Amino acid sequence: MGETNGVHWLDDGQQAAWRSFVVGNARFWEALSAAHDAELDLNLGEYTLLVQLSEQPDRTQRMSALADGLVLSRSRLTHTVARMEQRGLVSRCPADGDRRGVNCRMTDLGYAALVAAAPGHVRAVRRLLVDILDPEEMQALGRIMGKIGAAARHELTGDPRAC
Amino acid sequence: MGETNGVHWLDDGQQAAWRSFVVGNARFWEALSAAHDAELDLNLGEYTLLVQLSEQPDRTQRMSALADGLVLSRSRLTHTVARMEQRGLVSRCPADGDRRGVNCRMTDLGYAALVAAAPGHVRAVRRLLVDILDPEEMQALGRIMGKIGAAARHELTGDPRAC
DNA sequence: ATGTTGTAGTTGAGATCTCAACTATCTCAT
DNA sequence: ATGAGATAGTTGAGATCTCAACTACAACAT
Repeated sequence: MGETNGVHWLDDGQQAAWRSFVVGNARFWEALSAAHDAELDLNLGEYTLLVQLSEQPDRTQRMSALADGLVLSRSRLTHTVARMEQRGLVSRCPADGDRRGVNCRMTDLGYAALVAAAPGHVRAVRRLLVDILDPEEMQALGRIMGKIGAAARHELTGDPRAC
Repeated sequence: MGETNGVHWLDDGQQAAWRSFVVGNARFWEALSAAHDAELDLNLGEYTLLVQLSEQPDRTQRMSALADGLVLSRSRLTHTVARMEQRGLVSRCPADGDRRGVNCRMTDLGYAALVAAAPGHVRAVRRLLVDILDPEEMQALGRIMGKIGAAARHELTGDPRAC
């Protein structure tokens, strides 16, 4: 099928699905980010970072683990955390056991900000995603994006194994 | 189900699907963007813009239509096009019929760059998405993201109708 | 014809992100 | 113990993006 110059182009159905993915995604994140900016005191990135921290023991996590979990570059995380530290949402201290390491810890102020923002965030996620889809579609989306994410991770880390 | 303080939190299955979506998405775009940076002379944004132009009559489109099609802000598009114009990939000229309007046109150099980049782009999209999924999953993804994108558009434009 | 409101696009300043160094520490084989 | 990589995190400069003006024109009612 559709091969020219040795390149396997996408057929019409694949093209259409790919377009929906690109455009739908862009619109979704734009809308979710806009909802944060309009109603909440934490933008989407800050909120996501605090959620991740809130799930760690002592609300603390190593910078590198945080970067991996949030799919952010080390550098970007450093800058983001520096800004959030200025606002008093998180604090940094040396990790114990590895003197290279740095722990990032959510402050009480950060926790309060997270609690204040959570309802608005969840409402937006429901309005824009969960309530839009049938339960089976939501489940399918999770499964499909899991596969996509795993494939991308393998490519990014040069990791050939399927874990 | 899961309601506290009048907020309808997500249940475990919804949470898991949402996480897969967030992380899978981030990884996918990171990997696709990295593939462009590593192998191609057009980054993902430039490539997408040129694809959009390539599908227009005379490879030309109004700035506003281009911004809508690519889900970019007007400002961001202006800056991006200005950079691409510097590189000779596109050119701008007044639109006829509306003296406020500006047309963006892909140059021959832009077309050549697009043609050169297309095989690598398609290979990456296959490797990271199309070949990862079963055909039914690819189709489902397109349908689901179409619904999500439509909902987001309604919210962004304040448009209550489901077209 | 005039005024009012909406649309198209740009601009520049500040915020954010990327990329390539760079320091410091750890790991581990010799 | 020592030296050669690997890993953790930061830094700063340059690239890119956002946001709020701003100009210019169009549409439309009075």
